[in-house]
Amino acid sequence: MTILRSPRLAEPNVRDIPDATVARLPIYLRALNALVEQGVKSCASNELAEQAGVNPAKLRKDLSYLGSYGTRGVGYDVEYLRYQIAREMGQTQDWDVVIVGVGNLGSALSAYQGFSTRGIRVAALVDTDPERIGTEVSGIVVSPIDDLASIVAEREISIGVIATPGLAAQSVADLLVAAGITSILNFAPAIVQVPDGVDVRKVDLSIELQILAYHEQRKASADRNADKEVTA
Amino acid sequence: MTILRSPRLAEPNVRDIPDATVARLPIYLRALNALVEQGVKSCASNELAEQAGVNPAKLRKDLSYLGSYGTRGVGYDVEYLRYQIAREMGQTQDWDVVIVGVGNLGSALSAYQGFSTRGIRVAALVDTDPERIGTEVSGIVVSPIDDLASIVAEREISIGVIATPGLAAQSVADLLVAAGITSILNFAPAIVQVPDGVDVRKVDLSIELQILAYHEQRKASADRNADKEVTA
DNA sequence: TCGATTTTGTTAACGCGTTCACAAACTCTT
DNA sequence: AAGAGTTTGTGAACGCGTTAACAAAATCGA
Repeated sequence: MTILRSPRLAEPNVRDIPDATVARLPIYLRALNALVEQGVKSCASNELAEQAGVNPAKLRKDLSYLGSYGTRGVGYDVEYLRYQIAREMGQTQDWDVVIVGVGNLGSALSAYQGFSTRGIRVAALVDTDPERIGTEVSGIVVSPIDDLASIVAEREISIGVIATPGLAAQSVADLLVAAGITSILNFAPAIVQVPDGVDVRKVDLSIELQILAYHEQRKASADRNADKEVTA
Repeated sequence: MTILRSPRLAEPNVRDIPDATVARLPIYLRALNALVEQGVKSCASNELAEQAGVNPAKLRKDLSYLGSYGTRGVGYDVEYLRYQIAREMGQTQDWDVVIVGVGNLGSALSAYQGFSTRGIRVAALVDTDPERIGTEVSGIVVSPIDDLASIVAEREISIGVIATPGLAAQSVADLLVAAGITSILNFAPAIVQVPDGVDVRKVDLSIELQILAYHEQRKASADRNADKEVTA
């Protein structure tokens, strides 16, 4: 007989929102922020959906997982809806992140303006290169990787970003997990293995371009076939 | 009566590969490259799947869309399979890309080492800022955005990367499309609208972190509930 | 040569996500 | 007050992607 974890209780407060919806909520949030800046008070699902680049039905279904925050026949109160989504996404607080690897990409990330307005704060930079340690990047002093655990503990950081070469990725992930990090955003071109309970998301720049190249190739061969057809 | 496009012919050469599979093929390719470098000649779906971080059944199903390149009871010939995937992905040729926006992110992208080995070549850099135009970044001279159309035409570029602030994204996308670009990778925090026939993929750095923050928040509230349960 | 073993390729079931379509609920006009 | 017009929220159908399970096909040893 094995010891089982206590079964998850029914938790009415913590609704289960589909992953696909969670991935779109920040897009809606951005659109709503734009509307607030434009002074728009109210807004229908059609308009918001167009701004976000999604089907109106999808938008409404997504929002329905959060609750019933619209008014039939009217639409959504922009400010109110924005607050509800922000709350659901945990943006009522700021989230500190630590970036490991202060090369070109790490530097670009630490300088990225878009984070601050979305509840993300780059709290620490870490590297192994003695040349970089102690230098200041975007107003933050680069710390040695040996200090990772103490930095994470002291500043209560739970999110780490891997911006190193692919070869270093797994060992960096291990260090992050050991330091107490439970969410990792991995920019390195490598798959990292982590224990249960740790989330990993992967952004791979060259893979995105390779996918586009694949579709380009298909377009090109489709054109060739169309030519053949016309010529025939 | 409307004029319809000629219906797509049955094209046995151009099999229809699911999007989800296309997105994973580059991962397999990377794993296979690593195996080749290690001198591994043959490899079973289990091992390859583990390297790629996917279910073995999923790997085999993905590969089955390309054809039947394995040997039952044996596994896959690493070199041969690598070639087949590379061919399918269009990596037998190099794809030139133009990057618009040479800020922190654009510079990081143009310096990115991972592209060249994956059939991607950064062929041109473009910006609007007079301060940047004419300067050299990663060995490439930054051109004014007015030259975009001629650069794209002359070098037969079909893929463009948007690495500008969000506000400029739509107008840059319009310029790219006007210049003849048919695939766009958009790093700007904005949804861009493009005509049919143009592919757009979006990479949003802060959205990825917001998704992680959401899951962190849920972990935290789950912990609180667990505490309550124990205390009760 | 034949049976045991391994591993692929594929079919079928399942689950998640998307989309349609419509009832419910609100506003506005008369 | 009632009907016409809007727009949300959601049930149900559909399609895509994932996974399990197994037959087919190869190797290996006796």
